[in-house]
Amino acid sequence: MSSTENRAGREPEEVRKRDPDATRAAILDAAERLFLELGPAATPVSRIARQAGVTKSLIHHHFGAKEELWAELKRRHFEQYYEAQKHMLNSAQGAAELLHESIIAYFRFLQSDPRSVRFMSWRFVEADDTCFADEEELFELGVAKIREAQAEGTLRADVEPLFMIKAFLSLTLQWFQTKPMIRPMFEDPAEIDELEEKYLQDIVKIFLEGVLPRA
Amino acid sequence: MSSTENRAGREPEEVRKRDPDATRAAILDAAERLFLELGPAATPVSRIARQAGVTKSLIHHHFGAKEELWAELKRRHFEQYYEAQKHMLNSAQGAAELLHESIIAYFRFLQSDPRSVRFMSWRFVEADDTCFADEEELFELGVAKIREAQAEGTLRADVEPLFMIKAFLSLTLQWFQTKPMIRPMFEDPAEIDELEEKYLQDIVKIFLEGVLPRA
DNA sequence: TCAAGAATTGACCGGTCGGCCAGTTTGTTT
DNA sequence: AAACAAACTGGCCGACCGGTCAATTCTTGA
Repeated sequence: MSSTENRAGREPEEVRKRDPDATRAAILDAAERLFLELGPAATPVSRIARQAGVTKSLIHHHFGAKEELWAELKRRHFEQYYEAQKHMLNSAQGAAELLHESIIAYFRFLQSDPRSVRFMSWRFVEADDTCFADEEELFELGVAKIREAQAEGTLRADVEPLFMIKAFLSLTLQWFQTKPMIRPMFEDPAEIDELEEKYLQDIVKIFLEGVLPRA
Repeated sequence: MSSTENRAGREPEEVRKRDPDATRAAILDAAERLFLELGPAATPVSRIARQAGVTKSLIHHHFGAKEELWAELKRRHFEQYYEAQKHMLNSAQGAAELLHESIIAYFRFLQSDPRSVRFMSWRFVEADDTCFADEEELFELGVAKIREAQAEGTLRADVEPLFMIKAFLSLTLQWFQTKPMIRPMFEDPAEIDELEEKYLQDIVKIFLEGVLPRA
Protein backbone atom coordinates (compact mmCIF):
# COMPACT_ATOMS: atom_id res chain seq x y z
CA MET A 1 0.00 0.00 0.00
CA SER A 2 1.37 3.42 -0.92
CA SER A 3 -0.61 5.13 1.81
CA THR A 4 1.31 3.21 4.43
CA GLU A 5 4.52 4.62 3.06
CA ASN A 6 2.93 8.04 3.07
CA ARG A 7 2.18 7.72 6.72
CA ALA A 8 5.66 6.50 7.54
CA GLY A 9 7.25 9.28 5.51
CA ARG A 10 5.54 12.09 7.37
CA GLU A 11 7.22 14.15 10.02
CA PRO A 12 6.15 13.11 13.54
CA GLU A 13 4.95 16.57 14.55
CA GLU A 14 2.72 16.77 11.51
CA VAL A 15 -0.36 15.36 13.18
CA ARG A 16 -2.74 13.67 10.81
CA LYS A 17 -6.29 14.02 11.98
CA ARG A 18 -7.26 11.04 9.87
CA ASP A 19 -5.27 7.99 9.01
CA PRO A 20 -7.45 5.25 7.56
CA ASP A 21 -4.57 2.80 7.28
CA ALA A 22 -3.61 3.22 10.90
CA THR A 23 -7.26 2.91 11.82
CA ARG A 24 -7.65 -0.30 9.90
CA ALA A 25 -4.47 -1.62 11.46
CA ALA A 26 -5.68 -0.74 14.95
CA ILE A 27 -8.98 -2.48 14.32
CA LEU A 28 -7.34 -5.59 12.90
CA ASP A 29 -4.94 -5.68 15.80
CA ALA A 30 -7.59 -5.42 18.48
CA ALA A 31 -9.90 -7.80 16.67
CA GLU A 32 -7.20 -10.42 16.31
CA ARG A 33 -6.30 -10.28 19.96
CA LEU A 34 -9.90 -10.59 21.10
CA PHE A 35 -11.08 -13.08 18.51
CA LEU A 36 -8.19 -15.41 19.22
CA GLU A 37 -8.72 -15.22 22.94
CA LEU A 38 -12.51 -15.35 23.20
CA GLY A 39 -13.55 -16.62 19.80
CA PRO A 40 -15.54 -14.71 17.22
CA ALA A 41 -18.92 -15.53 18.70
CA ALA A 42 -18.02 -14.34 22.19
CA THR A 43 -16.38 -11.13 21.02
CA PRO A 44 -18.67 -8.08 20.77
CA VAL A 45 -17.83 -5.59 18.05
CA SER A 46 -18.23 -2.88 20.65
CA ARG A 47 -15.36 -4.33 22.62
CA ILE A 48 -13.11 -4.45 19.59
CA ALA A 49 -13.97 -0.81 18.99
CA ARG A 50 -13.14 0.17 22.55
CA GLN A 51 -9.83 -1.66 22.47
CA ALA A 52 -8.91 -0.18 19.11
CA GLY A 53 -9.91 3.31 20.21
CA VAL A 54 -12.44 3.75 17.42
CA THR A 55 -16.18 3.81 16.98
CA LYS A 56 -18.15 0.68 16.39
CA SER A 57 -19.57 2.20 13.23
CA LEU A 58 -16.08 2.66 11.89
CA ILE A 59 -15.42 -1.04 12.09
CA HIS A 60 -18.47 -1.75 9.99
CA HIS A 61 -17.44 1.02 7.64
CA HIS A 62 -14.05 -0.53 6.99
CA PHE A 63 -14.77 -4.23 7.22
CA GLY A 64 -18.52 -4.71 6.95
CA ALA A 65 -20.07 -7.38 9.16
CA LYS A 66 -18.26 -9.05 12.04
CA GLU A 67 -17.94 -12.32 10.18
CA GLU A 68 -16.21 -10.54 7.32
CA LEU A 69 -13.71 -9.05 9.72
CA TRP A 70 -12.98 -12.47 11.14
CA ALA A 71 -12.66 -13.91 7.66
CA GLU A 72 -10.30 -11.12 6.67
CA LEU A 73 -8.13 -11.83 9.70
CA LYS A 74 -7.94 -15.51 8.87
CA ARG A 75 -7.22 -14.74 5.23
CA ARG A 76 -4.33 -12.45 6.11
CA HIS A 77 -2.92 -14.77 8.69
CA PHE A 78 -2.90 -17.95 6.67
CA GLU A 79 -1.57 -16.07 3.67
CA GLN A 80 1.61 -15.11 5.48
CA TYR A 81 1.58 -18.38 7.37
CA TYR A 82 1.79 -20.44 4.20
CA GLU A 83 4.25 -17.96 2.79
CA ALA A 84 6.52 -18.49 5.77
CA GLN A 85 6.08 -22.26 5.56
CA LYS A 86 6.95 -22.31 1.89
CA HIS A 87 10.04 -20.26 2.59
CA MET A 88 11.07 -22.62 5.34
CA LEU A 89 10.58 -25.59 3.05
CA ASN A 90 12.62 -24.10 0.23
CA SER A 91 15.49 -23.11 2.47
CA ALA A 92 15.94 -26.68 3.67
CA GLN A 93 19.42 -28.07 3.07
CA GLY A 94 19.25 -31.59 1.72
CA ALA A 95 16.45 -34.04 1.11
CA ALA A 96 17.98 -36.37 3.68
CA GLU A 97 17.87 -33.92 6.55
CA LEU A 98 14.69 -32.29 5.30
CA LEU A 99 12.29 -33.67 7.88
CA HIS A 100 14.72 -33.25 10.73
CA GLU A 101 15.12 -29.58 9.91
CA SER A 102 11.44 -29.12 9.18
CA ILE A 103 10.13 -30.35 12.48
CA ILE A 104 12.56 -28.17 14.40
CA ALA A 105 11.85 -25.15 12.22
CA TYR A 106 8.12 -25.60 12.63
CA PHE A 107 8.49 -26.00 16.37
CA ARG A 108 10.50 -22.78 16.60
CA PHE A 109 7.97 -21.07 14.42
CA LEU A 110 5.01 -21.91 16.64
CA GLN A 111 7.14 -21.11 19.66
CA SER A 112 7.74 -17.59 18.39
CA ASP A 113 4.19 -17.00 17.21
CA PRO A 114 1.45 -18.17 19.57
CA ARG A 115 -1.12 -16.52 17.32
CA SER A 116 -0.66 -19.26 14.76
CA VAL A 117 -1.57 -21.89 17.33
CA ARG A 118 -4.75 -20.07 18.22
CA PHE A 119 -5.71 -19.58 14.61
CA MET A 120 -5.23 -23.29 14.08
CA SER A 121 -7.32 -24.20 17.09
CA TRP A 122 -10.19 -22.01 15.96
CA ARG A 123 -9.89 -23.40 12.51
CA PHE A 124 -10.45 -26.87 13.87
CA VAL A 125 -13.59 -26.03 15.79
CA GLU A 126 -14.98 -24.10 12.84
CA ALA A 127 -13.94 -26.83 10.41
CA ASP A 128 -12.83 -23.99 8.20
CA ASP A 129 -11.66 -25.26 4.81
CA THR A 130 -10.85 -21.92 3.22
CA CYS A 131 -7.23 -21.37 2.21
CA PHE A 132 -7.17 -25.05 1.43
CA ALA A 133 -5.66 -24.46 -1.99
CA ASP A 134 -2.58 -22.84 -0.44
CA GLU A 135 -2.23 -25.64 2.06
CA GLU A 136 -2.48 -28.28 -0.62
CA GLU A 137 0.14 -26.55 -2.73
CA LEU A 138 2.47 -26.49 0.24
CA PHE A 139 1.81 -30.13 1.00
CA GLU A 140 2.53 -31.16 -2.57
CA LEU A 141 5.80 -29.28 -2.45
CA GLY A 142 6.80 -31.18 0.66
CA VAL A 143 5.55 -34.48 -0.71
CA ALA A 144 7.72 -34.06 -3.80
CA LYS A 145 10.81 -33.49 -1.69
CA ILE A 146 10.07 -36.49 0.47
CA ARG A 147 9.62 -38.67 -2.58
CA GLU A 148 13.12 -37.68 -3.65
CA ALA A 149 14.51 -38.74 -0.31
CA GLN A 150 12.57 -41.97 -0.49
CA ALA A 151 13.98 -42.65 -3.94
CA GLU A 152 17.54 -42.20 -2.74
CA GLY A 153 16.87 -44.36 0.29
CA THR A 154 17.30 -41.76 3.04
CA LEU A 155 13.65 -42.01 4.05
CA ARG A 156 11.63 -45.19 4.37
CA ALA A 157 9.51 -45.72 1.28
CA ASP A 158 6.61 -47.63 2.80
CA VAL A 159 4.98 -44.57 4.38
CA GLU A 160 2.85 -42.04 2.54
CA PRO A 161 4.84 -38.77 2.31
CA LEU A 162 1.77 -36.67 3.12
CA PHE A 163 1.32 -38.56 6.37
CA MET A 164 4.93 -37.90 7.32
CA ILE A 165 4.17 -34.21 7.03
CA LYS A 166 0.91 -34.44 8.91
CA ALA A 167 2.66 -36.44 11.59
CA PHE A 168 5.32 -33.90 12.42
CA LEU A 169 2.86 -31.05 12.18
CA SER A 170 0.58 -32.64 14.75
CA LEU A 171 3.43 -33.67 17.04
CA THR A 172 4.54 -30.05 17.11
CA LEU A 173 1.17 -28.38 17.32
CA GLN A 174 0.06 -30.64 20.14
CA TRP A 175 2.59 -29.20 22.57
CA PHE A 176 1.53 -25.63 22.07
CA GLN A 177 -2.15 -26.49 22.19
CA THR A 178 -1.87 -28.19 25.57
CA LYS A 179 0.72 -25.80 26.96
CA PRO A 180 -1.79 -23.23 28.30
CA MET A 181 -3.56 -26.06 30.12
CA ILE A 182 -0.52 -27.44 31.91
CA ARG A 183 0.93 -24.04 32.71
CA PRO A 184 -0.83 -23.75 36.13
CA MET A 185 1.02 -26.90 37.23
CA PHE A 186 4.35 -25.13 37.34
CA GLU A 187 5.15 -22.24 39.58
CA ASP A 188 8.43 -21.62 37.84
CA PRO A 189 8.06 -20.55 34.19
CA ALA A 190 11.62 -21.64 33.48
CA GLU A 191 10.67 -25.19 34.33
CA ILE A 192 8.15 -25.30 31.51
CA ASP A 193 10.74 -24.04 29.07
CA GLU A 194 13.08 -26.87 29.95
CA LEU A 195 10.26 -29.32 29.47
CA GLU A 196 9.52 -27.71 26.12
CA GLU A 197 13.05 -28.34 24.89
CA LYS A 198 12.94 -31.89 26.17
CA TYR A 199 9.65 -32.42 24.35
CA LEU A 200 11.16 -31.18 21.09
CA GLN A 201 14.17 -33.47 21.47
CA ASP A 202 11.96 -36.45 22.18
CA ILE A 203 9.47 -36.01 19.37
CA VAL A 204 12.37 -35.59 16.98
CA LYS A 205 13.69 -38.93 18.18
CA ILE A 206 10.29 -40.57 17.96
CA PHE A 207 9.51 -39.09 14.59
CA LEU A 208 12.82 -40.01 13.03
CA GLU A 209 13.51 -43.33 14.74
CA GLY A 210 10.36 -44.45 16.50
CA VAL A 211 9.83 -45.63 20.05
CA LEU A 212 11.14 -49.13 19.43
CA PRO A 213 14.81 -49.66 20.17
CA ARG A 214 17.07 -49.90 17.16
CA ALA A 215 18.89 -53.17 16.74
CA MET B 1 -30.21 -43.20 39.34
CA SER B 2 -33.11 -45.29 40.56
CA SER B 3 -35.60 -43.08 38.77
CA THR B 4 -34.10 -44.11 35.47
CA GLU B 5 -34.92 -47.68 36.31
CA ASN B 6 -38.37 -46.58 37.33
CA ARG B 7 -38.91 -45.02 33.94
CA ALA B 8 -37.56 -48.06 32.14
CA GLY B 9 -39.65 -50.42 34.23
CA ARG B 10 -42.98 -48.80 33.47
CA GLU B 11 -45.43 -50.22 31.01
CA PRO B 12 -45.45 -48.38 27.69
CA GLU B 13 -49.17 -47.54 27.80
CA GLU B 14 -48.85 -45.99 31.21
CA VAL B 15 -48.15 -42.49 30.00
CA ARG B 16 -46.16 -40.36 32.37
CA LYS B 17 -47.06 -36.74 32.04
CA ARG B 18 -43.77 -35.77 33.67
CA ASP B 19 -40.44 -37.45 33.48
CA PRO B 20 -37.70 -35.25 34.88
CA ASP B 21 -34.98 -37.74 34.04
CA ALA B 22 -36.06 -38.01 30.44
CA THR B 23 -36.31 -34.23 30.32
CA ARG B 24 -32.82 -33.80 31.65
CA ALA B 25 -31.57 -36.36 29.19
CA ALA B 26 -33.27 -34.61 26.29
CA ILE B 27 -31.76 -31.29 27.32
CA LEU B 28 -28.29 -32.75 27.73
CA ASP B 29 -28.58 -34.46 24.40
CA ALA B 30 -29.68 -31.39 22.48
CA ALA B 31 -27.20 -29.18 24.28
CA GLU B 32 -24.33 -31.50 23.53
CA ARG B 33 -25.16 -31.66 19.86
CA LEU B 34 -25.46 -27.88 19.52
CA PHE B 35 -22.58 -26.92 21.79
CA LEU B 36 -20.20 -29.25 20.02
CA GLU B 37 -21.24 -28.01 16.60
CA LEU B 38 -21.53 -24.26 17.21
CA GLY B 39 -19.66 -23.76 20.43
CA PRO B 40 -21.16 -22.63 23.73
CA ALA B 41 -21.00 -18.93 22.93
CA ALA B 42 -22.82 -19.27 19.62
CA THR B 43 -25.53 -21.54 20.96
CA PRO B 44 -28.65 -19.81 22.31
CA VAL B 45 -30.39 -21.53 25.18
CA SER B 46 -33.63 -21.01 23.31
CA ARG B 47 -32.36 -23.18 20.48
CA ILE B 48 -31.37 -25.95 22.85
CA ALA B 49 -34.85 -25.75 24.31
CA ARG B 50 -36.51 -25.97 20.89
CA GLN B 51 -34.38 -28.94 19.88
CA ALA B 52 -35.01 -30.71 23.16
CA GLY B 53 -38.73 -30.01 22.98
CA VAL B 54 -38.83 -28.21 26.29
CA THR B 55 -39.10 -24.67 27.57
CA LYS B 56 -36.13 -22.43 28.04
CA SER B 57 -37.07 -21.92 31.67
CA LEU B 58 -36.92 -25.64 32.22
CA ILE B 59 -33.31 -25.73 31.20
CA HIS B 60 -32.45 -23.10 33.76
CA HIS B 61 -34.52 -24.95 36.29
CA HIS B 62 -32.59 -28.16 35.84
CA PHE B 63 -29.12 -26.90 35.10
CA GLY B 64 -28.90 -23.26 36.11
CA ALA B 65 -26.95 -20.94 33.86
CA LYS B 66 -25.78 -21.85 30.37
CA GLU B 67 -22.17 -22.07 31.44
CA GLU B 68 -23.11 -24.58 34.13
CA LEU B 69 -24.85 -26.73 31.56
CA TRP B 70 -21.76 -26.64 29.37
CA ALA B 71 -19.57 -27.46 32.35
CA GLU B 72 -21.84 -30.35 33.29
CA LEU B 73 -21.60 -31.73 29.76
CA LYS B 74 -17.83 -31.56 29.82
CA ARG B 75 -17.72 -33.10 33.27
CA ARG B 76 -19.87 -36.03 32.22
CA HIS B 77 -18.03 -36.57 29.01
CA PHE B 78 -14.49 -36.54 30.31
CA GLU B 79 -15.54 -38.68 33.24
CA GLN B 80 -16.56 -41.53 30.98
CA TYR B 81 -13.80 -40.66 28.57
CA TYR B 82 -11.08 -41.22 31.15
CA GLU B 83 -12.95 -44.23 32.42
CA ALA B 84 -12.85 -45.76 28.95
CA GLN B 85 -9.21 -44.84 28.55
CA LYS B 86 -8.27 -46.42 31.83
CA HIS B 87 -10.10 -49.57 30.88
CA MET B 88 -8.31 -49.67 27.54
CA LEU B 89 -4.98 -49.24 29.28
CA ASN B 90 -5.59 -51.98 31.80
CA SER B 91 -6.77 -54.46 29.20
CA ALA B 92 -3.54 -54.13 27.26
CA GLN B 93 -1.73 -57.44 26.77
CA GLY B 94 1.96 -57.05 27.44
CA ALA B 95 4.19 -54.13 28.17
CA ALA B 96 6.03 -54.74 24.94
CA GLU B 97 3.00 -54.41 22.70
CA LEU B 98 1.39 -51.80 24.91
CA LEU B 99 1.93 -48.78 22.72
CA HIS B 100 1.12 -50.63 19.54
CA GLU B 101 -2.20 -51.69 20.97
CA SER B 102 -2.86 -48.33 22.57
CA ILE B 103 -2.52 -46.25 19.46
CA ILE B 104 -4.82 -48.54 17.51
CA ALA B 105 -7.32 -48.70 20.34
CA TYR B 106 -7.33 -44.94 20.68
CA PHE B 107 -7.75 -44.51 16.96
CA ARG B 108 -10.72 -46.87 16.92
CA PHE B 109 -12.14 -45.08 19.91
CA LEU B 110 -12.11 -41.66 18.27
CA GLN B 111 -13.34 -43.23 15.07
CA SER B 112 -16.40 -44.58 16.83
CA ASP B 113 -17.07 -41.45 18.86
CA PRO B 114 -16.71 -38.15 16.98
CA ARG B 115 -18.05 -36.31 20.03
CA SER B 116 -14.79 -36.90 21.83
CA VAL B 117 -12.90 -35.13 19.08
CA ARG B 118 -15.16 -32.10 19.28
CA PHE B 119 -14.94 -31.99 23.06
CA MET B 120 -11.17 -32.02 22.73
CA SER B 121 -11.14 -29.26 20.14
CA TRP B 122 -13.31 -26.99 22.27
CA ARG B 123 -11.18 -27.80 25.25
CA PHE B 124 -8.16 -26.48 23.39
CA VAL B 125 -9.69 -23.17 22.43
CA GLU B 126 -11.06 -22.69 25.93
CA ALA B 127 -7.78 -23.80 27.49
CA ASP B 128 -9.92 -25.72 29.93
CA ASP B 129 -7.86 -27.34 32.66
CA THR B 130 -10.67 -28.93 34.62
CA CYS B 131 -10.63 -32.71 34.87
CA PHE B 132 -6.87 -32.39 34.91
CA ALA B 133 -6.56 -34.61 37.94
CA ASP B 134 -8.17 -37.52 36.09
CA GLU B 135 -5.97 -36.96 33.09
CA GLU B 136 -2.84 -36.90 35.18
CA GLU B 137 -3.80 -40.08 36.95
CA LEU B 138 -4.28 -41.77 33.61
CA PHE B 139 -0.98 -40.47 32.33
CA GLU B 140 0.87 -41.72 35.36
CA LEU B 141 -0.66 -45.13 34.89
CA GLY B 142 0.60 -45.22 31.32
CA VAL B 143 3.97 -43.80 32.26
CA ALA B 144 4.48 -46.58 34.80
CA LYS B 145 3.74 -49.25 32.22
CA ILE B 146 6.10 -47.65 29.72
CA ARG B 147 8.86 -47.54 32.31
CA GLU B 148 8.47 -51.27 32.75
CA ALA B 149 8.89 -51.81 29.05
CA GLN B 150 11.87 -49.49 29.02
CA ALA B 151 13.45 -51.44 31.85
CA GLU B 152 13.09 -54.74 30.03
CA GLY B 153 14.43 -53.15 26.85
CA THR B 154 11.36 -53.43 24.65
CA LEU B 155 11.01 -49.65 24.45
CA ARG B 156 13.83 -47.18 23.98
CA ALA B 157 14.82 -45.65 27.29
CA ASP B 158 16.07 -42.26 26.09
CA VAL B 159 12.59 -40.83 25.54
CA GLU B 160 10.31 -39.47 28.26
CA PRO B 161 7.38 -41.91 28.69
CA LEU B 162 4.89 -39.05 29.01
CA PHE B 163 5.95 -37.74 25.64
CA MET B 164 5.45 -41.11 24.06
CA ILE B 165 1.87 -40.97 25.23
CA LYS B 166 1.35 -37.41 24.12
CA ALA B 167 2.86 -38.30 20.77
CA PHE B 168 0.49 -41.09 19.88
CA LEU B 169 -2.46 -39.13 21.23
CA SER B 170 -1.73 -36.19 18.96
CA LEU B 171 -0.95 -38.37 15.94
CA THR B 172 -4.35 -39.94 16.33
CA LEU B 173 -6.36 -36.87 17.20
CA GLN B 174 -4.89 -34.91 14.31
CA TRP B 175 -6.58 -37.10 11.71
CA PHE B 176 -10.04 -36.68 13.13
CA GLN B 177 -9.58 -32.98 13.65
CA THR B 178 -8.66 -32.32 10.03
CA LYS B 179 -11.04 -34.91 8.61
CA PRO B 180 -14.06 -32.58 8.39
CA MET B 181 -11.90 -30.11 6.47
CA ILE B 182 -10.66 -32.52 3.83
CA ARG B 183 -13.99 -34.26 3.41
CA PRO B 184 -15.22 -31.92 0.62
CA MET B 185 -12.24 -33.03 -1.48
CA PHE B 186 -13.67 -36.49 -1.98
CA GLU B 187 -16.89 -37.25 -3.72
CA ASP B 188 -16.77 -40.88 -2.67
CA PRO B 189 -17.03 -41.38 1.10
CA ALA B 190 -15.46 -44.81 0.77
CA GLU B 191 -12.30 -43.20 -0.52
CA ILE B 192 -11.81 -41.31 2.71
CA ASP B 193 -12.25 -44.48 4.72
CA GLU B 194 -9.47 -46.18 2.77
CA LEU B 195 -7.26 -43.18 3.41
CA GLU B 196 -8.14 -43.36 7.08
CA GLU B 197 -6.92 -46.92 7.35
CA LYS B 198 -3.78 -46.06 5.45
CA TYR B 199 -3.17 -43.16 7.82
CA LEU B 200 -3.49 -45.43 10.83
CA GLN B 201 -1.08 -47.96 9.36
CA ASP B 202 1.45 -45.26 8.59
CA ILE B 203 1.40 -43.46 11.91
CA VAL B 204 1.81 -46.80 13.64
CA LYS B 205 4.92 -47.36 11.54
CA ILE B 206 6.20 -43.87 12.19
CA PHE B 207 5.46 -43.99 15.88
CA LEU B 208 7.02 -47.39 16.45
CA GLU B 209 9.91 -47.24 14.03
CA GLY B 210 10.30 -43.67 12.82
CA VAL B 211 10.60 -42.29 9.32
CA LEU B 212 14.25 -43.19 8.93
CA PRO B 213 14.96 -46.54 7.29
CA ARG B 214 16.10 -49.28 9.62
CA ALA B 215 19.59 -50.56 8.98
C1' DT C 1 -56.61 -38.04 50.95
C1' DC C 2 -54.19 -34.26 51.12
C1' DA C 3 -50.30 -31.46 51.79
C1' DA C 4 -45.73 -30.51 50.31
C1' DG C 5 -42.59 -30.20 46.86
C1' DA C 6 -40.83 -30.85 42.32
C1' DA C 7 -41.64 -30.15 37.31
C1' DT C 8 -43.22 -27.16 34.00
C1' DT C 9 -45.11 -23.08 31.75
C1' DG C 10 -45.38 -18.53 29.63
C1' DA C 11 -44.92 -13.92 30.31
C1' DC C 12 -41.60 -10.75 31.09
C1' DC C 13 -37.24 -8.08 32.21
C1' DG C 14 -33.04 -5.34 31.52
C1' DG C 15 -29.28 -5.47 28.78
C1' DT C 16 -26.58 -6.18 24.81
C1' DC C 17 -26.07 -7.56 20.36
C1' DG C 18 -24.93 -6.45 15.24
C1' DG C 19 -25.86 -3.27 12.03
C1' DC C 20 -27.73 1.02 9.85
C1' DC C 21 -28.11 5.84 8.77
C1' DA C 22 -28.11 10.73 8.62
C1' DG C 23 -25.00 14.10 9.19
C1' DT C 24 -20.26 16.20 9.98
C1' DT C 25 -15.43 16.56 9.24
C1' DT C 26 -11.42 15.96 6.58
C1' DG C 27 -8.46 15.13 2.55
C1' DT C 28 -8.04 15.15 -2.45
C1' DT C 29 -8.83 16.49 -6.97
C1' DT C 30 -9.72 19.65 -10.37
C1' DA D 1 -12.04 27.53 -4.24
C1' DA D 2 -15.39 24.45 -5.19
C1' DA D 3 -16.83 19.92 -5.45
C1' DC D 4 -16.54 15.31 -4.38
C1' DA D 5 -15.30 11.09 -1.96
C1' DA D 6 -13.85 8.99 1.89
C1' DA D 7 -13.31 8.89 6.96
C1' DC D 8 -15.66 9.26 10.92
C1' DT D 9 -19.37 10.22 14.66
C1' DG D 10 -23.38 9.57 17.60
C1' DG D 11 -27.59 8.03 17.92
C1' DC D 12 -30.72 4.78 17.07
C1' DC D 13 -33.19 0.35 15.93
C1' DG D 14 -35.23 -4.15 16.25
C1' DA D 15 -33.90 -8.58 17.48
C1' DC D 16 -32.42 -11.54 20.61
C1' DC D 17 -29.84 -12.74 24.53
C1' DG D 18 -29.67 -15.11 29.32
C1' DG D 19 -32.19 -15.24 33.18
C1' DT D 20 -36.17 -14.49 36.66
C1' DC D 21 -40.68 -15.03 38.52
C1' DA D 22 -45.27 -16.06 39.72
C1' DA D 23 -48.58 -19.24 38.73
C1' DT D 24 -50.03 -23.96 37.43
C1' DT D 25 -49.81 -28.87 37.07
C1' DC D 26 -48.30 -33.11 38.40
C1' DT D 27 -46.01 -36.67 41.65
C1' DT D 28 -45.09 -38.51 45.86
C1' DG D 29 -45.18 -39.88 50.38
C1' DA D 30 -47.02 -39.27 54.89
